[in-house]
Amino acid sequence: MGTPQLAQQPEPKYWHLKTVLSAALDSEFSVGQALPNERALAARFGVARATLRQALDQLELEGRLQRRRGIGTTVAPPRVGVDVGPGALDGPGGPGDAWTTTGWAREPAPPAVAEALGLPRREPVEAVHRLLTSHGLPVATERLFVPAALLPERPGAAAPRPAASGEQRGLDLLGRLRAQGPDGQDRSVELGSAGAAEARRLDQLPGAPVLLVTTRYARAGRVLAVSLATYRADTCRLTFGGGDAPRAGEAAAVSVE
Amino acid sequence: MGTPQLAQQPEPKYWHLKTVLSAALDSEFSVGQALPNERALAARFGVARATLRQALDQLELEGRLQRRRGIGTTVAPPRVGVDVGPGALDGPGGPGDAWTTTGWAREPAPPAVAEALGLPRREPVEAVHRLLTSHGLPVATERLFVPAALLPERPGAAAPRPAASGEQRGLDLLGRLRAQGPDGQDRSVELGSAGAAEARRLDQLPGAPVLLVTTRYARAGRVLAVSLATYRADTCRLTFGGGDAPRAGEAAAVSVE
DNA sequence: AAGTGGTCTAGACCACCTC
DNA sequence: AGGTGGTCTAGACCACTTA
Repeated sequence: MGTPQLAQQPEPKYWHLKTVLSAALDSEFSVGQALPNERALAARFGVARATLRQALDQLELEGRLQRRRGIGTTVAPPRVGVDVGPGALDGPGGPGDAWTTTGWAREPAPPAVAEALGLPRREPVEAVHRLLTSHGLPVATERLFVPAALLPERPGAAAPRPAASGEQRGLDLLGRLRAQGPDGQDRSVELGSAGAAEARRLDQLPGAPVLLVTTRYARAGRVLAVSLATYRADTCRLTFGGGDAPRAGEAAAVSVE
Repeated sequence: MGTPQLAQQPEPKYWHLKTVLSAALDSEFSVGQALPNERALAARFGVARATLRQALDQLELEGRLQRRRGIGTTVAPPRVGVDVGPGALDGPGGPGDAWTTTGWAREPAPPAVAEALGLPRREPVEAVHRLLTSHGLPVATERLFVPAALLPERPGAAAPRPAASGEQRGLDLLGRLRAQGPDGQDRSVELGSAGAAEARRLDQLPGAPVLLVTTRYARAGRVLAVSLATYRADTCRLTFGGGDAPRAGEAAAVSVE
C-alpha cells in the first residue's frame, strides 16, 4: 500500500469559521446589513463565544465587518481610498481639501521627531493638530510638529494675538510652513495601535489598529517640520501618486491567499 | 461641596498591563532578550493568562515583541525600513536589489487585478512570484500579474524553452516588462491578514497582520501589470521617496498617544 | 519529557445603546 | 429592562521546540 496521506493537522476552528463567514458575507449579506449577535452565531456554529470572536476579530481587521458596542455587528463598506500624495499640507486656506485644523499646543516632541528636527529629545515644540474626515466620518488625525523658530513670520500676515484660539495659531503656523515651500518629503508607513486620545478623536476603541504615516518636510536639506498622522486601518486605504489607484478587490486581495 | 470627580471608569486590565510592560521593555530589557513565559507573567500580575495575552497581542502588533511557539517571547528589534519607492521592479538583473524571483504560474487574476488589466474576472494570467528578504529574513512576497499578451518578446533575448523553470519564465517576463519602461505607477497600502500560503513564505502564522501594497504599472495610460505585495507588518516599516525616511521612534510613536 | 506559545471552553460581569 | 459587544476568569488540551 502506498504512503498514507500525511495526517493533515486540523485547521483551527476560528480559521475555518472565518472562511465560512467570509463566504457568507460575499453571497448572502449586503453592505450595512446586521449580523446575528455573537451569542447566536456561536451557538449556530457550535463553538464558544470566544472562538467566534477570534474569527470576527480577523474579519474586522480586514475591514469586512464593523462592530459597535451596544449596537451590533454590520457588514462594512469597502475601504475608502485616502490620498497621501504630495499634497499633504492641504487644508482650509490651502489647495484642495478636507483636513481641518482643530488646535494647537506646545508639547514635547517624540524621540523620532526631535531627532529629525535636530532638537533635544522631549523638547517642547509647536504642534498643529488636524483631523481628516471623509463623508463626514473621521479617518485620520495628525500632529504636525513645526518649530516656530524655524519659520519666519509672514510679512503680509498679521501675527495671531496672544489671545488667539488654538485654531488660529495652528493656521498661522501652517501658513508660515506653506510659505516656505518645502521642496522635499520623506514618508513612511507602519502599523500601530491607537492610543486613548487618538481613539477618541477617530471614534474607535483604544488599541484599534491604525496606519502610522510619518512625513518629513524639508527645504534645501533642512527639515522644517515632521508630521505624525494616524489613519484608521479598518476604514482606510492609503493611496500614493494619483487619486485613482487600484482597489484591492473584495475578499480575494484583502485576505491574501 | 463641589461637584465630585466624575467616577472615572476603570481602565481595562489588559490596557494597564500593556502600559506597564511597555515601560519595562524600555527600561529593563534589551533587544533579543527573552521575557518570562506567559504563565509566569500572568501569575506575577495576578491576572488570567488570556488577559495577559491580550496585552502581549497588542505589543506584538506594535512590533515590540516577537513570539514563537515552542520557543518563547523576546524583545523585537526596531522595524526594518523597506523602500517601496519608484524602484519596485528591481531584482536580480535589475538595478539595486534584493527581490528574488521564486517562480511563475498561470493563475486566475483576483477581481481587482482583472479589472485594472481590463480582463474578464478570474481570467488566468501570468504571475511572477517574488520574495524580498532583509538581513536573511523574508519580509515580503509579491505576485506580479503581467499578461504576456501585453508584452512583446525581446528581440535580442532567447525566449525560455518550454521546459524552462518557473524562475526562468518569471525572469523573462520581468525583463520584458522592464524593457517596456513603465512610465506611471499607482500605489496603495492597506492592512490585511496573511493567508496560509503567504504565512508559510513569510515564516509566520496564518492570520498575521500584513501591509498590502498594490501597484499598477502603466505606460502611456495603458496598464501593463499589477503587483500585489504582502509585507510583514510586525517587522516592516514601508518608506517612500528616499531611502532615509524618518524612523517612528520607540514606544512613543508606534503606540500613538 | 518538559517547556513554550496557540487554541478552546463555559461561564461571568461590565459598558453602552435603544426601547 | 433588555440587548449588544467588550472584558475577564480558571481551567484544558494541542502543536511545536529543545534537550
